[in-house]
Amino acid sequence: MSMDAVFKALADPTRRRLLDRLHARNAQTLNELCERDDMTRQAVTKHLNILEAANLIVTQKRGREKLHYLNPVPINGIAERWIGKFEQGRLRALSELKKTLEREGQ
Amino acid sequence: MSMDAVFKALADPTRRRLLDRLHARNAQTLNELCERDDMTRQAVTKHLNILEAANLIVTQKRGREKLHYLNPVPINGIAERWIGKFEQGRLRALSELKKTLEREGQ
DNA sequence: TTGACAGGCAACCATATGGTTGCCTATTGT
DNA sequence: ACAATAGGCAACCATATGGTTGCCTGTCAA
Repeated sequence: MSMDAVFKALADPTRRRLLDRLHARNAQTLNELCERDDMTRQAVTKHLNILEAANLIVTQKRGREKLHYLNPVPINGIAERWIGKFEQGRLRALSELKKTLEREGQ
Repeated sequence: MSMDAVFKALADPTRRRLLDRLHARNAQTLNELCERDDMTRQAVTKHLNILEAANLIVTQKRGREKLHYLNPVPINGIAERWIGKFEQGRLRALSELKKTLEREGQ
């Protein structure tokens, strides 16, 4: 559950699209997730493995199919443990930045 | 201000550390940001350029020095426009996931 | 004014990454 | 039974990435 794995997983637009699709409809199979993607099934598998390693999705075997579920917990962790830290002082930092730049700009 | 650039910039732990350091103390020069890092100055420059391209930092030349400022806006944008979407249904999705897995598990 | 200091720029290098093709296994439905 | 379907695994390839070294430019201070 390393935070680095989550950030790395989120860095790729294809993987974010996969998360978006699972967010729109959960419990999709690999082949379903391949549709309307001009990639090979194997490429999608690799992305899904990375997402699973980052704990962003969870899978469940169902006969010969493999169902994929979105796991929102690590994203929540990022928002709380890392982004929140920067958001906190957002307005204060912004006005401070503006003031500083104006002052230094003279 | 592409979201992809922000995610890619955040993917590297060195760059996140740089943001952390600017968060701890704003307006640092390149050389200050190089201290206590076993990297060359040029490597740090590359990281800072990537952060600046993603609009995560803003710079200001001051004589022969270049000051770096943290810009929290894009992180806020991510939190609001992307992470929020997943956080919203967090608890609902979690319980739903648990139920589904229990049901399917039989 | 000139040496030291802060930083920029470019070439280069090793490895990581995202994709492919080819083939194998397991489950399903007729 | 067996063809079709769902997916796994491994080798391979091109490019992206993160780092280095070497050298150049601009600013400051003695």
